Amino acid sequence: MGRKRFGDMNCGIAQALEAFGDWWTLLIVRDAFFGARRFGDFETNLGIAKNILSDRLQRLVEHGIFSKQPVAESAQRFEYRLTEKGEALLPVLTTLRDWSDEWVFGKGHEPVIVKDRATNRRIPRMRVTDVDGRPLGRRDLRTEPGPGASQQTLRLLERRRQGPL
Amino acid sequence: MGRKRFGDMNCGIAQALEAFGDWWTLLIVRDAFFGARRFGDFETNLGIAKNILSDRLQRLVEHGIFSKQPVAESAQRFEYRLTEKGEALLPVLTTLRDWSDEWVFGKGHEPVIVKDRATNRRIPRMRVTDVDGRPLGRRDLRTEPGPGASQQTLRLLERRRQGPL
DNA sequence: CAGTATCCTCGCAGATACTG
DNA sequence: CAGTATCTGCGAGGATACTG
Repeated sequence: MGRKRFGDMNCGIAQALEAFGDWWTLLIVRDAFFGARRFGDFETNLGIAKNILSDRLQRLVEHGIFSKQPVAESAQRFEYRLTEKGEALLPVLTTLRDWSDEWVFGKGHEPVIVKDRATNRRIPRMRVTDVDGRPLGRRDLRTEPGPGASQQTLRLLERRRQGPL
Repeated sequence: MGRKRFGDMNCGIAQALEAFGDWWTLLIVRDAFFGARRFGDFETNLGIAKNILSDRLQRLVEHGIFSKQPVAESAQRFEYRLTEKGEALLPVLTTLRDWSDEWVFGKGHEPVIVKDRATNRRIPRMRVTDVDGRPLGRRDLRTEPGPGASQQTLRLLERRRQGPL
């Protein structure tokens, strides 16, 4: 019967999940903070299928997190920009980043165990390394806003010691 | 080909999603903060299928977010408790709650539009109301920690004006 | 380039039966 | 009660072809 919907739960967390609780959406939002605006930006950044991306962008627009505007006057091209509601998601992203910094990458890190699908056995998951196999420290994991990031986003990132994502 | 995994992305947000980015997990964590410990607690609270709950609890234990301990000495019953890593997720939950308070339930609220699957038409989603159909204010949406909530959790909730979820 | 439409596969989830 | 095992199905997600 497919997934259960959380939209009718009396809980802000359930509501938030209903808006952006799927696997891709939050990463799309993250890229938007880094300056992604056009369909192709998200596509190449994330390696997401076109139809899925199309669906997610529509959904984000419907939820008022993105706005869709023609890129130039009377052009057929559009761009997706974070609305105020969307910009308000920055604390969500930074909080997630902070938790991972400390508990996935950071000092509290223990190798994560996952199940191998084929053998159904528990195996330690690969650690995150650079291309040469050297483990990455938390400093290396920050992503800097791209050149397309808006002044507003840059201000937001700068404020309250929130730093890059 | 199934879902794409984010575990190898050099991004804390992707890592966090890989750990608890699915639909149910964060709600399970929320209930843990409210005092849920036993399998049946989560089951009845959430109305989740047994096998899914079992899988999610295992995954949470593997990720070090929950610990599984015998409830009494040498008993066959177990309870799932938030580890320190798990307790560290509280800011994530409160941030999500705050965003929903302001942008889904709060002043910035505009009725959310969703697609009707059958007709493929856009329809406004139900607003959140009480059983009598009266719209709920943000104050009504907070959930209080249950009697099983640990002193540690209560301290955490109290600190930094984080309030109930 | 920016999508839409279609097909297909598999993961997620519900239901249920079964076990200690 | 606390799970595990199995069956089933929807639908999310990937790949690709097609359109303006």
